[in-house]
Amino acid sequence: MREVAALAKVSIKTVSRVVNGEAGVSPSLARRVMAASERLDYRHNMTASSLRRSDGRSATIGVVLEDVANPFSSALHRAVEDIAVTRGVLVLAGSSDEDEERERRLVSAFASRRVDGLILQPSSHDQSYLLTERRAGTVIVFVDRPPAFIDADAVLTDNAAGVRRGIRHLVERGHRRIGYLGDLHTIATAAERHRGYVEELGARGIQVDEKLVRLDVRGIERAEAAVEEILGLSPPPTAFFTGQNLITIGAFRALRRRGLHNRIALIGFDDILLADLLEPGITVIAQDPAEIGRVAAEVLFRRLDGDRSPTQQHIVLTRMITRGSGEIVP
Amino acid sequence: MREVAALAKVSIKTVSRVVNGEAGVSPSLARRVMAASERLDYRHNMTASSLRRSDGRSATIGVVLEDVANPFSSALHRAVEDIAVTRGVLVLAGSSDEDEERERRLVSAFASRRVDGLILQPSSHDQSYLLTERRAGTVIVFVDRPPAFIDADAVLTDNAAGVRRGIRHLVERGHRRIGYLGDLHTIATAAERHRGYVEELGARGIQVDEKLVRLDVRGIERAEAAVEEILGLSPPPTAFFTGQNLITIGAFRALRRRGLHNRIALIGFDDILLADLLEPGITVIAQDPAEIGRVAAEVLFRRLDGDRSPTQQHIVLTRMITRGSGEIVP
DNA sequence: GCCAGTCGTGACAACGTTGTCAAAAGACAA
DNA sequence: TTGTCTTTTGACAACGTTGTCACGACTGGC
Repeated sequence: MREVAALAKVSIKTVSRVVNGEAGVSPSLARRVMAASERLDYRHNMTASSLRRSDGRSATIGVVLEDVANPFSSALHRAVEDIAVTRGVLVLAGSSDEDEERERRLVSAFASRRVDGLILQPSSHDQSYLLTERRAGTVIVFVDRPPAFIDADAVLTDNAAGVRRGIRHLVERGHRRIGYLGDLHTIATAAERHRGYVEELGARGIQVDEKLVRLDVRGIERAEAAVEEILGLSPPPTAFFTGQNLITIGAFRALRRRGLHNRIALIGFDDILLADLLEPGITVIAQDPAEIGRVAAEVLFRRLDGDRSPTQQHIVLTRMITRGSGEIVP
Repeated sequence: MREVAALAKVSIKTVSRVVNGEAGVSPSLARRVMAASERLDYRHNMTASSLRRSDGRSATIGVVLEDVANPFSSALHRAVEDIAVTRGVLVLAGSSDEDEERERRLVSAFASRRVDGLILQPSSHDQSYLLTERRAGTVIVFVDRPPAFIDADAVLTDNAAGVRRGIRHLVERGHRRIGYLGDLHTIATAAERHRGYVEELGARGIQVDEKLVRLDVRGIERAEAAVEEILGLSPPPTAFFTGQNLITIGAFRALRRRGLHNRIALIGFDDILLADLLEPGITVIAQDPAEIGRVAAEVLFRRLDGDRSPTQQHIVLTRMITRGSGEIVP
C-alpha cells in the first residue's frame, strides 16, 4: 500500500480510501491510485485490515462437522458456503470425527483466527467451553444436534417425528414385529430416533420387543451382523427400521444375501444416493442437510447483523420417500 | 495480551514468549503468565501474529474444488484436511461450480486473507492469473486437472490409461461395438478419457464408430436420453463405457428401464457409492480422490518447507473394480 | 573482588491497515 | 477582496502481535 501511494503520489490513507470504495476522493486521484495498484499487483491485506478495523470482522466463518467427506456434512457445508459467498465471507471447514477433543481443538484454532461466527455439529456433550468465545463476540449456531450447557441458536431435524412417520407407515401396512437398529445412543439424534420408534409403537398399542432392538450399531458390517441375528429369532420380524445411513445399507445387504429383500420391509432414516436404483428401491425418511445449512447460515448472519432476539430452535422437516422396500406387506 | 502482562506483572514481550513456547523464560514467570492468561481467557490472535511475524505465515491454506458437496471433491478435501491438521494448518474451502469467474473470485478472496498455499481443481482454461499470487510467495498445487499457462505442481489421475484398461476388459470379453458417453469436452479429464477410448480401440484394430460416441453429456437425464438413442441404432452396441459418475448412473437407469441391464455390459469411470448393491453390480474404473488430496497436501507442505526442486506431475493410479456389469459377454 | 560471558527480561519499533482529526484547497456570498 | 463553509487530503496513532537490541543480574574463572 505504501508503494502504491508512492507511485500514485498520494498518502497511503488515500489509497486506503480508494481500496475501500469510500466516498470523498476526487475521480482523478482515484484513477491514479487504481492504475498504480494495478501496475504493482497490489493485493489488499484483509488480515491487517480486520486487525485495525473497528468492527474487527474477519469476513470468515468456521464450520465444524462430523466429517466434511460424508454426504450429510458436505451438503450442509455447501449450503453454508452458498449463503456466505453472497456476503463475501469465506468458510473454514473442519472434521471432528465424533471426537470431543478434535472438536475443541478446531474451535480453538478457529477462534485464534478470529472467525466472525461458528457453525457447529457438536460431538461433545457439554459445549459450555464456548461461552468464552461467545463473550468475545463470536456468533455460534448449532446444527443437527442441540447445544448442551449453553444457550444458543440451533437448527435441527425433527428426528423423532420422522421416525414415527416411518413406523406408522409400516404399522398401517400390517406390520407388528418391527426390528430397530440405531447408532450410538450417546449421539443425541440417535437417541431421539429411538425415542420416536418407542413412542409410535406405544401410540399404536404395540409392545416393544427388546429382542428386536439393537442400539450402538456402528457401520455397515455391524448392521449386517445385527440383522442376521435378529432374523434368527422366532418369530422373526416382518420389517426393519434403520436409524442411520450406513445401517440401512448393511441391513439391505443382509436381507439380500438371505434373499429376503422382497419379503421383509425396510425403511431407513436419511436418504441414500442411488437408493432408487436398487431392487426394491429403499423407502427412506429423508433429511434435508442443505436446508439445515441454509437456515443455519441465515441465522448466523442475522445475528452478525445485530439481531439480539432470544435464541431459537429451528426445525427442518423430514420427508418420506416411498420406493418399494417400505411398502412390502407382511 | 496487554492485560495478561499487567496481571502477571511482566512485559507483553514475556507473555509473547510464553505463548509461543520460546525458550529462555524462567519457570516461575512462565507459570505466572499461564495462570494470568487462563484467568483472563486469553486467546492468541493468530492474525496479528502472522502480520508481525517474519515469515508472514497464516497457517491457513485454501482449497478450490468443483463442489465441496460432491463425493470426489469432498473426499479430496478431507484428505487435505487430515494432512493439514497435523501441522496446525486450517483449510478454507470453496466451490467453483465449473465457473471460471467464481474460481478467480475465490482465489482472490483467499489471497487477500494471505493463505500460505492453494490447492486448485481448475475450471478455467488459463491459470496465468496465478502468477501474481505465486510471486507473492503462495504455493500452488493443481489437482485432478493439469495447469495451463503456468508451471506448477499437479496431482492427476491417469485418465486415459484407466479408460484403456476398461475398454481392454470389454474387448477381451468379445465386445466390438462399445458405446462411449463423455462429459463436457472442454474439461481436461473428459478429453483425456475420450482419448483413452479412441486409442485403445485403435490399438485393438477396432474402427471407432462415431454414432456410438456422445460427448458433452452432462448429468443423469442427458445420459439416459443418450443411451436410449444409441440403443436405437442397428446394430446396437453390446457394451457401454461411461466417462463420469452421473453418466454411469443415467446409463444404468436407461438399461434397466429397457430390461437390458443383464444383457449389455457397462463400465463406468469413477466409483459410485452402493454400486455393489445394484443388480448387477457396476464394474468401474475407480479413482482415488483421497490419495490425490493426500499427495497434493504433501507436495504443498514440502514446498512451504522450502523445497525448490522443479515442479512435477504426480500420477495417481486408477483401479478396476469388477462387480458384474463389465463382465457381461455379448 | 574483578572481569567476561551467559541468561532472563523489557523498551521500542514495526507488520499493513484504518479511525481521528486537522490542515489545505476550493466554492460561494458579501 | 475577505470570510465562511464544504470538500478533499494527509499526518499520526493505533489494532495485537513479534523481532531487535540493550540492559541488568547472575555465573564462574582467576
